[in-house]
Amino acid sequence: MVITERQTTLNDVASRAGVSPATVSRVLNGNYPVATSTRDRVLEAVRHYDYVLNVHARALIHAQSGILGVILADVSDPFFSEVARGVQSVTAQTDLLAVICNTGSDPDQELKYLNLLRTHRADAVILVGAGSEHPRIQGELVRHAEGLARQGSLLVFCGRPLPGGTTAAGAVDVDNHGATELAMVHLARLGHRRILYLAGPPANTTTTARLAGALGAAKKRRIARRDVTVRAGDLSRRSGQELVEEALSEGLDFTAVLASNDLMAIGALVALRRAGIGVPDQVSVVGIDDIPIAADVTPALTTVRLPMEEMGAAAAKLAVQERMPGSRSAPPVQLIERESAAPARTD
Amino acid sequence: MVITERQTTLNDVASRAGVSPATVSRVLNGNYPVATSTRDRVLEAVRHYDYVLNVHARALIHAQSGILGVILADVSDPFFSEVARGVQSVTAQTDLLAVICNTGSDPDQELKYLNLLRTHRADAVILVGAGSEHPRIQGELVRHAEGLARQGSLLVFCGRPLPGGTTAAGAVDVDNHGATELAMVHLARLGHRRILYLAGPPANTTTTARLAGALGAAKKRRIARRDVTVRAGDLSRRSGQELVEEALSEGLDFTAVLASNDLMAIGALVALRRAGIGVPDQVSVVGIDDIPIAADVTPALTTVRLPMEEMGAAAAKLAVQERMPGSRSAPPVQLIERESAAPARTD
DNA sequence: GTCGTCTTAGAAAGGCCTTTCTTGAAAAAA
DNA sequence: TTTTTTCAAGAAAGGCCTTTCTAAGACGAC
Repeated sequence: MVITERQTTLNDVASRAGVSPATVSRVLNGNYPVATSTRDRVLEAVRHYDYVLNVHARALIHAQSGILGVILADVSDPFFSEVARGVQSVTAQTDLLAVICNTGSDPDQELKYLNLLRTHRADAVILVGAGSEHPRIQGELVRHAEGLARQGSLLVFCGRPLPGGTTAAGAVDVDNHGATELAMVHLARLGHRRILYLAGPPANTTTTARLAGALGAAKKRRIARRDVTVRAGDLSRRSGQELVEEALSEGLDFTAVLASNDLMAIGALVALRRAGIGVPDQVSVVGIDDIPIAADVTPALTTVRLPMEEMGAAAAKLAVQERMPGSRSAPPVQLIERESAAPARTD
Repeated sequence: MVITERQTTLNDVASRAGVSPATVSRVLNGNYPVATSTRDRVLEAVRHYDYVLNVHARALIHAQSGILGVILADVSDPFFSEVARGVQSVTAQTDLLAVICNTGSDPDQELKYLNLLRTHRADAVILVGAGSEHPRIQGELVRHAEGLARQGSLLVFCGRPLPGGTTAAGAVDVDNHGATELAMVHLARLGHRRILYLAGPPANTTTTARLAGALGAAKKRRIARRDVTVRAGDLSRRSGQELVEEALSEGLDFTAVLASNDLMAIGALVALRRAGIGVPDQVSVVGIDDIPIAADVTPALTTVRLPMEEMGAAAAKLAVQERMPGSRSAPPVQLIERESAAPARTD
């Protein structure tokens, strides 16, 4: 182990092994014949210095960095962490380094990360989950998609629609609209007519799609628009709880809560329990996502399963294997009936 | 928007603006006076090409990449995602890109990522949570810590002890030993004498520390060693459930379950509920960590709070601000009494 | 009008690796 | 033995940016 002032370089290794830098490079990359004796001397020198290659020098030549960017709202939200897991299940088999970036749902932070990743010549970038519908943001996204394409990388939209006019990006679709539709139909079948819908933040692609699904299904099932109350939260457990507490304190009349994600549904469960309202005897609760914990709360949450891990894996495959604009559909959403929804009381 | 075959470079921008590359660099870095009219022309050209700087070329000069590596077992485990959030709360205020790498608890994967990050000339790397106690692995860790130090970066051990003989690394301590001690003392005070302890995987720093804490406290409280049954799981919810199901089917006699993390404790709750055993009336359950969901399961989980987010933030600060070997202690652990533990039945 | 001082910009080297093009030597073929 | 082929290794350019050193011009001061 030799301590040098500057970094150990390939040249250092070369001179210790008594060969040219080219030879060291070839040993390390293994794409060119090198005599065994030479190789051994080189490897000895590599070990001696504990030499590690400098990706930056290499990236300068190949214009590739081995980085796969994953931009999402918050790793600590199980929805996103499941997707991230799906991504990593694919990248773990490659030399790619998956870089997970938390935006905290801030579209500007999203753009900042996109720029940063572009700066790092990321081989691909996956944008997970909801996005802003603001035209400025969408425009910037298109710009970045094109920029990425120009540097031979791919931007993949996972679980959000492609901004209008993008041809340079990939997409993994998930049926947000169908998910809430399924949930609402289920509730309607159980006889619920007065529904509290817990929506996500406004001007957000997923919020819009899920709300439209819920409202569309309600209409089909002849539930009057005024009988479904829509309240907007921020998709956190706490916000679900607060929204329901508010509704309760206002004396709002509802027999079911349809939350646009499981975290808020779990918050709703907490609020109802605290208020002494039985679930599902008095009020039914349905979520969306089917995050792992949904099965373990009490009562176990009835929800609509989104194929989170599969979405992540599909996006990663699109990003790293195909490297081509195109789209894939994740497996269909699926109603998971557990204990939190039951027939409406008929009193 | 001009589509070029090769990437747009600083030279392209320079010639469009009619200046030298040096000037463009100076405009972009803003660390040298440039006349306003020149700057404007340069910025116009930058916008025209949608030019983004190449980090690799820059990293070649500065030997820094702006990357902070975070190596952890699994982002979808709330413990780790909370720590990750803590890290990102610090990096979000900088130009640093936090890179989260999932090892799936595989020590070799951990080393692989460490090497990869070294290759990328990461400015710092944080190793989160339990590590292998295997001497080979520990030795490799020391080697990487020194390698990182030599390239001006820092390796930080967050929530795991420094391998013996490391001087080139940072550390954020967390009191694993004290956590289980607290939990066990609590159980003992409630009168429990026959305890099922759900441990983590063997040969793992955290498993060892937590087990020692639990056993030490049991001894102090005069609980016979043979009255605490230790079963090893993999820290997943599912494994907690299975371990308790097994114990139950074997007719093991216990009045309390002490799980070495909350996820396993939640699994235990599920198993007990399925077996029709009342918690906490018949059996008490205590966890460790205090992950967010712990408050929302039924019964709400009594647990020992580990300052996860603070640990992440402390590690990030050590890594990016101080850039010096040294250690910090996270805030102390704390017993959170909720509903899953009650006095032992005296029958 | 000349000299000195700022201010602003350019030239060129340097940072680390890969790869194409060459070359030298050894092995195989004639 | 001579010629051709094969194998292994080196020389050097190139990739993109930063920064030191140098210089041109503008402006004030004397």
